[in-house]
Amino acid sequence: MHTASERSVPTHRTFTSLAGVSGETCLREVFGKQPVRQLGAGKPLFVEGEEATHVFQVGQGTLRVFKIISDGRRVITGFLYPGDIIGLSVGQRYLYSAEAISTATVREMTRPEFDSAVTDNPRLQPEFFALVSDEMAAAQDQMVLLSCKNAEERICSFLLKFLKRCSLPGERRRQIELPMCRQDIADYLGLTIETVSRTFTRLINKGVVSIENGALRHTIMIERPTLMAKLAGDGNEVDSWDDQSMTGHHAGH
Amino acid sequence: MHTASERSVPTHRTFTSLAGVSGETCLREVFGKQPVRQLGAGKPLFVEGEEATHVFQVGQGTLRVFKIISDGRRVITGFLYPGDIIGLSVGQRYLYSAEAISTATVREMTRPEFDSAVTDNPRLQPEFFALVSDEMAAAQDQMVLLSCKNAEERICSFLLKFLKRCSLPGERRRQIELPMCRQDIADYLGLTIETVSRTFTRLINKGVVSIENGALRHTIMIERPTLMAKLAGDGNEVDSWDDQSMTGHHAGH
DNA sequence: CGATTCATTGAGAGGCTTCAATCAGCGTGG
DNA sequence: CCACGCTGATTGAAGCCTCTCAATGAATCG
Repeated sequence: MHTASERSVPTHRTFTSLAGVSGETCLREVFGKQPVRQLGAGKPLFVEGEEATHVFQVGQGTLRVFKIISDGRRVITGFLYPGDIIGLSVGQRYLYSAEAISTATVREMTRPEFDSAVTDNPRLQPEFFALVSDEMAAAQDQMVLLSCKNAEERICSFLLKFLKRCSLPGERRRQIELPMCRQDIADYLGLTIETVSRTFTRLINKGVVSIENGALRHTIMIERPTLMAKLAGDGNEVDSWDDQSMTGHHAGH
Repeated sequence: MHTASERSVPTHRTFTSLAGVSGETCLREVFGKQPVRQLGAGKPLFVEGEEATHVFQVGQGTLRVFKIISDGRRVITGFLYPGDIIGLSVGQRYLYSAEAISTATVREMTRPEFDSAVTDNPRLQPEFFALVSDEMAAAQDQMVLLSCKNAEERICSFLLKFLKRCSLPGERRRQIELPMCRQDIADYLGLTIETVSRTFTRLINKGVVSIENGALRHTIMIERPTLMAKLAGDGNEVDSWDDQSMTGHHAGH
């Protein structure tokens, strides 16, 4: 399981381009010898408001990052995949909770250790900044999504982002294995679970995706990537896939 | 005009608590001797995608930070007030556009200058991190707002945040002078201008706020702060104002 | 005083949510 | 092995909130 996650371990973020340098000049590597913690499915890594003692790097699995608001609802602000670093957000306390979706492993490091690792090694700083900057950019994209996009655009954007994340550069995957359940997707996209489900159905009927019937229907096949990119509504920031070459069995819209 | 902005110049952010130290240990002060640029109302400071050459600090006035999405709509991701620093987001290019709402002044500094100022002076680093962290926290709050809140909650949250921003610690302002127009508020809160207007009207009818009829109706009087905090739906993170002591001329809901 | 700009109000439509029922896998125990 | 129950996903119907389109109102400026 989690083919996607496993593949994405080595390289899937801009800052890894800095990893060419030798030694401990890569932020990821400072976690190399840190103790590993196992997390069962659904188990919390830390909880919003707790004292922020550690910084973590995801080893295997996927985590969800979320806040619980006053009426009990949950807002997922992001997902964490292998290699991702979490707990950076400075300040005394964690700004959000993080928990494993499926079984996961993380390497942990105390905050002071991490801080001095970064400040001591000036070559790590640009990478650190890039990390924070990426997080900020992601947050802004999410604001755009939540401000303007309808359900279909949200789902397509989400799938597309996931697809990019677990594709190696140049590779064109068609199939993705979503580690998270529909409720997670709903809480991430600011929709209800029913709307997520209905939107998937609509996308299937349009021939944009197909969903493998096994398990919990977490295996998604992107049948028409270009069309999906169009439906995501991000303008033309998409390197157009080959779409027409597909065995198109779509039911028209 | 812009009473609110003027008042908020000296202290209105958490990190200013670090400003007690002497010399150039305050991030704001590194801008002290930088050249000042004047910006007419509506004029851009920089545009999304431009090469990010400078970092800025707002002197007077208010700026809006926004993205234009593919269909031409605008998403405002935040507002900048006197003292705020902008352009931090690392990377080659600006992630968003920034322009003056009303006439504004900014001090500018080249990126390399700023970077070395921060890296050279270790005492500035925690403040710099706090700044970024604040920005991140604000982005997450915004995601919660856009994910879950209805129009009334959004407007109340917005007004409350603005109220806090331009209140000195301990002070309890009741009147705020919004520098931005309804369209700005709409684009910030993920609503249409009509919904913003209708929601204001509803809040007036409930006796929560009153709006001075002059000018462009940018002067808002918070009549029942506690009720407004309740309507903002942020749970009980509000230090309850005195509400009942007011001359309550509300029309019932 | 008309023209312009921004804000407000109204009516109708549409998309998403809510509540509820059904479906599909999968594990368990008889 | 199959019935049962459990969990998560899908589907349906109705209602509400917000958007869209359009008109009106209020204030400023030439």
